[in-house]
Amino acid sequence: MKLASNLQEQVASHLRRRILSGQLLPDTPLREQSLAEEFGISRGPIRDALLHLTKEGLLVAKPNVGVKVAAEPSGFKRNVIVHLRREIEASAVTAWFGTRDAGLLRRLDDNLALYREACGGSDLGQVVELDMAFHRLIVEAADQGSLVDLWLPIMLRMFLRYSRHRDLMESYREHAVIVRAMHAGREWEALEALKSHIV
Amino acid sequence: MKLASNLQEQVASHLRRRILSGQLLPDTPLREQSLAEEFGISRGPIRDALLHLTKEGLLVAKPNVGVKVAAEPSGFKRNVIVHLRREIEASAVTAWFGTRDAGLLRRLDDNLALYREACGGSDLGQVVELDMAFHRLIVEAADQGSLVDLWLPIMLRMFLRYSRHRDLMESYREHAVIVRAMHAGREWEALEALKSHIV
DNA sequence: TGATTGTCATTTGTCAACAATCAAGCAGAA
DNA sequence: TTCTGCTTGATTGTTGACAAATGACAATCA
Repeated sequence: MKLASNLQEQVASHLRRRILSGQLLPDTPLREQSLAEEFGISRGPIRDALLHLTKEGLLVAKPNVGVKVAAEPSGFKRNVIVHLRREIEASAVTAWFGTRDAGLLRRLDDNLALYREACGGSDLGQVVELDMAFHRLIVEAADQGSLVDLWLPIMLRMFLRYSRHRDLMESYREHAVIVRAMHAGREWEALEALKSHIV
Repeated sequence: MKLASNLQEQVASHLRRRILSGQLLPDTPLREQSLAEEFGISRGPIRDALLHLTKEGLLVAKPNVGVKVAAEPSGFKRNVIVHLRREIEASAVTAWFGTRDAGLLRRLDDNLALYREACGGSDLGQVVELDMAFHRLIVEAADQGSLVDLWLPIMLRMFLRYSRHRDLMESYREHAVIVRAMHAGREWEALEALKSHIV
């Protein structure tokens, strides 16, 4: 899962996980030099990675000053984000019901099993990753995955406040309900379960 | 409008304009070295700019190979994009009607005047920029502009096929209808005009 | 013939040194 | 005291050289 040939991607995914799991709190500044020393590489790939994360909305940059971890979205913004995510993921599910490709169902089942396990454990980073992977699988299934790049920054901004007020097991059950409805071919039920899961 | 202290932003906005105005067609490859020579700078800032544009959805990158201009979104994707834009911009207009700040109306009036002028001329790049500026003003007005970074990549992907099938004067008139409804304080009318303008 | 391997030019990935910029703290004057 | 302007240390911005990966084409072997 973590194998990327180029350093910038490795650095980016490493930092992404640290931010989403709450290890790096909002407003924490990230300096190129110290990150370069920490990873034992030069500043070049670090710069690329920080630029990546900035465009994904996890960091905010000020020219000639540097980047820091982005603040949680305001209530207003978060409300818009919720609607956007629903729109994207609901479109993907609707598209899937046009084909009912079995491959997606298998992958979702696999994800559910891992997710349930991770909820019991204590590795929040792992939970976040599996939760995100679940929704990513759904989005990827539609239209050759063309929605992923649209969806990802929206999803990430929402997950900036993942750790707080979240019942992990409840989240698992909601995933399970969605998948069950898809197995049974009940489109309306799946869509409703998905929409009420995204809040 | 074009003054940015750092080179990467200058390069990025230059290339952005060339792509949106149709000078650079989809699938056109962009090489770091040739761009560096063209702009008379080194590859560093070029890299940063290309990374920027990639994350904005205007370019697509393949590791160790390079970037090329992104293809127009598929019909399915475009449909989703339309809904996302409507959601964001409608939220912004609704928020504005809560305050009815006069500053926005003045800026929109100014933009309309310039836009009308540009539609008569032949500089498509100018038209695109003013069209985008119009919608950006609306989005910026809500919630301290917090929606802009969410909105921009969505908007840009849509504008990848700007040049084709577009009646410029008709677009101007639709802008004018929206602003008129806002002046008159007719929220429902403004929202309907906005939604039907985004297609 | 057809598939495979080797070579080569092109292009991106990475690095370390240097330049430009900014924010903070201090000195001095009103 | 409070404000202005300077100095300074830290941090980002930029550069050119070198390393690694890729794709195309030619040479080789079954």
